Amino acid sequence: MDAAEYDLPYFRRNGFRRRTCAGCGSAFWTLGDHERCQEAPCQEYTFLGRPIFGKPYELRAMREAFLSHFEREGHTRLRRYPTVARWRNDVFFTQASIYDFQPWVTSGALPPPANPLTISQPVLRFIDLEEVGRSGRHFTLFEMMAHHAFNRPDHEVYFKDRTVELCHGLLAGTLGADPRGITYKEEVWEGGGNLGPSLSVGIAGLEVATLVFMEYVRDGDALRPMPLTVVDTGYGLERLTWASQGTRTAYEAVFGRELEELRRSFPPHEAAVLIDHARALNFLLTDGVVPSNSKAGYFARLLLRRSLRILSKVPGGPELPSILERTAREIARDFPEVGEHRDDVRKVVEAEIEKYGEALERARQTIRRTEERLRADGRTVTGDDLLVWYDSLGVPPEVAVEELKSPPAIPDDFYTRVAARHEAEKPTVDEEAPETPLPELPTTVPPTEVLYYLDPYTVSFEGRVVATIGPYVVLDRTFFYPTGGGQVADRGHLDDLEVVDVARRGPWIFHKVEGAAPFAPGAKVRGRIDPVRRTQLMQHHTATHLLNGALREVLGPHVWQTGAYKAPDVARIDVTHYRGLSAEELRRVDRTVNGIVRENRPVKSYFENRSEAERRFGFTLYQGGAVPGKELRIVEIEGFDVEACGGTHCTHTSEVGAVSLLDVERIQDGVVRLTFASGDRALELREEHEAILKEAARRLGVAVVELPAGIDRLLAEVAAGRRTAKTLRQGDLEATAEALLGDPARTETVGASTIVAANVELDRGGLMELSRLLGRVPGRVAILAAERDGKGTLFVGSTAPGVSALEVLEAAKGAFNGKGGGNPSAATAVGEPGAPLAAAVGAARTAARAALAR
RNA sequence: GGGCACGUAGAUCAGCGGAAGAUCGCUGCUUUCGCAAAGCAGAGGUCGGGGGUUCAAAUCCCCCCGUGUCCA
Repeated sequence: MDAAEYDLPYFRRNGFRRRTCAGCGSAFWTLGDHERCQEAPCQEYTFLGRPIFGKPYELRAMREAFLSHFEREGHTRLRRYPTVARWRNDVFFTQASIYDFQPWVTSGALPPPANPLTISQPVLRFIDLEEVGRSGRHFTLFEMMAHHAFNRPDHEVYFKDRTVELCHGLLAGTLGADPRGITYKEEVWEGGGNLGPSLSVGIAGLEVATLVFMEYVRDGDALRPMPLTVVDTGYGLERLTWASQGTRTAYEAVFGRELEELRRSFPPHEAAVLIDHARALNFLLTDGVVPSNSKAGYFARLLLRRSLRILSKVPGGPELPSILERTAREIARDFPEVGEHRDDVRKVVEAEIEKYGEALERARQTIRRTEERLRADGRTVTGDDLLVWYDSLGVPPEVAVEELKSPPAIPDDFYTRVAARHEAEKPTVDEEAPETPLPELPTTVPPTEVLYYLDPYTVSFEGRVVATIGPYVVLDRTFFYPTGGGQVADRGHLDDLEVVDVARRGPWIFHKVEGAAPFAPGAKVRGRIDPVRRTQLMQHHTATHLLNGALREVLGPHVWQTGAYKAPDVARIDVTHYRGLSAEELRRVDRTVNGIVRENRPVKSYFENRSEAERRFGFTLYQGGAVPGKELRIVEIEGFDVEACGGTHCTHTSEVGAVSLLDVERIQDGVVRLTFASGDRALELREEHEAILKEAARRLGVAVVELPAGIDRLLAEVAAGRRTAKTLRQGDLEATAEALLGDPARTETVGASTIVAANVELDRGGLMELSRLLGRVPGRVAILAAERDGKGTLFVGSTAPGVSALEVLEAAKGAFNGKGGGNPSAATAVGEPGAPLAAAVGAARTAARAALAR
């Protein structure tokens, strides 16, 4: 980056000088006379015991000092965004304050909610998890304090110069740091195809802020200026607080009394981990993350289990729910929503503790058994076993070692090796390509006016053709709903042509007809929408919102929709929840939903400015995931549920008719799926189900109410029948055995033993069973032959001392080119088709005789 | 989203190519005033589902389904 980028009038005006750091070699600006930039590792911490600001601040006071400083400087204070980035689908968590404004604001598509603005944004960083508690300065969740400005060519708010002035004013003015002790180090920031200069702000060895100026788009090697430039700053609230107090570690400054309390039971670094995780968890769980084994939920589980592991070292010590509750109370002073979710968070946590206990207990058993088995083989547990156990059972090596009688050493590079096990993983393969992508249209084609938003009941309209490409027709206006938001597309007609699909691309809605569309641009066409299908889709969509609201009411605010599907015949909703639904919970959901249906509440659909809607309803709006645009379409079921949604909806809840829950299943850890139907389809299904029940009852010859009992009886009969068949067969076989033993032509006695040889019509299982019966008395050799599909089977069983069935078989195999094997008491072989089975039997008899004679 | 482990009797699991097992629980009998317990006898399994390999599959291979776990 060109040095001129950093040569700011503010620096010049105020006597800053540009120096080169003797440590890292970077250029930096300062009023002082440092040889080095004031950041680690070039400069050691000098604030420990010697606070650098005018007075010590607690976390809350520092936050307030920061925000009010920027308010005085003309910024608008914003409330925090959720730590789970619901408005984006490229990341799980909010990792910086600028995430709040990506991508819509930073791309220029949406005006910022305020400009300039200041915010305290709790952000999550899982990369440094191992450092938390050890380094003295890392946190899983920290508050990124920020002031942002968004500049358009026609509206410049402020950029580099003013940013540095504001920053310096905060540190040296409001907070009272020695102005000479601050250094601004020149750096380059790059991300997401954009880049720009940045300044890293150091005091007393601590990097307290980064000032980023998003200015250019990378275009190969060239840089193009961005139409919208962005001031992206980030100040570490915890670091500022720490620097103001000068305590030994940041944890003492940030957590104060609560940390002290935990230190009575735990070593300092573990106490710090506990309280750090408790803070992160309170935000995560309040923002609706349900612990699970995948996606965002995994991180919540990770933090929970790490905490539980530490807590388990001190039996009878503090417990996780109470630690969480205490920290929640503290956080709630500034973020009241965290206090409001306390009960729900407790439930989620308790369910998770229970699951962890069960998983651990299972794992312990497996470990103990595995060791015993290995020991029986004269082997011992190795470090590799520890690795596999951690990976597949979730047992940390320290826990596994406790369980072992002769534990191996835990490999030093344990977690590196865990990572190595995952390196071979295949990269994600994308789903099969979507069916024929929609064609591109020139930008001269006017956007489709979307009419179904305004009136979902109109099913007949006139439009003008603006473009046709192959089977696709684009109109100037349409009431046809395109596939989207989990709702399938409308069907119907354009004039006499059937519309088989409707899809959206960019600002256009494409109607697909059979064959090439015969319309000329400019032609007027009449659109008619299949009204039955549309009505059913509306009912299913509104019912989905009703269910979502009801599930949240019954199960708690951690419930979020993770997916939904609305077709004419059936609809589904997937929501996050920490266990399956009980029959009772299901009943309550059913009653709640159908109650709201009967109350006939109004369902209002309208557009609202995004920022305003977020302010009024919060981020629970984004149940369907991220939605684009500066205006949100809001669907509000009065006093019950509000979501951002582009679907077609009923205008009153009673139009939904009735909601029938058809099925509930846990589709993965932390997600339950409800399948349901509403409106006429619900009635239709009910009739279908009734008919099925009646038919089943008729076939069973019982009344419908007696079906369950009838089925039980039937099952019992089947079981009895199976038992009878078994006994009968057993009886037959026993009779056969008796007959064979009494038949001198088929038996011969050698010493105390008897050889029985016979051809029987039995399958493999029968041969085995018969041989077993013949061998009930010791001293018998059974040689049985059966013929099936032209292939002969020879079975040899032996209970005679010194006679191996396997050896007898081996001796006979050659006679009919048989393949097979077995063990000394039983052996079978199957011969080639047409091979002489009788010869094989003869050979077996000879072999048996010889063996007995020995 | 990907990797790994696991699905066998009501429960917990063993068996990991050759004739389905153990322990607890259950039923009956013996003993006991009763309980606890002991002894004896017995019932209970399409070895998660479907394909394949093999003379032979709970066991090996593939695909599903389910459970758990690690990682992003």
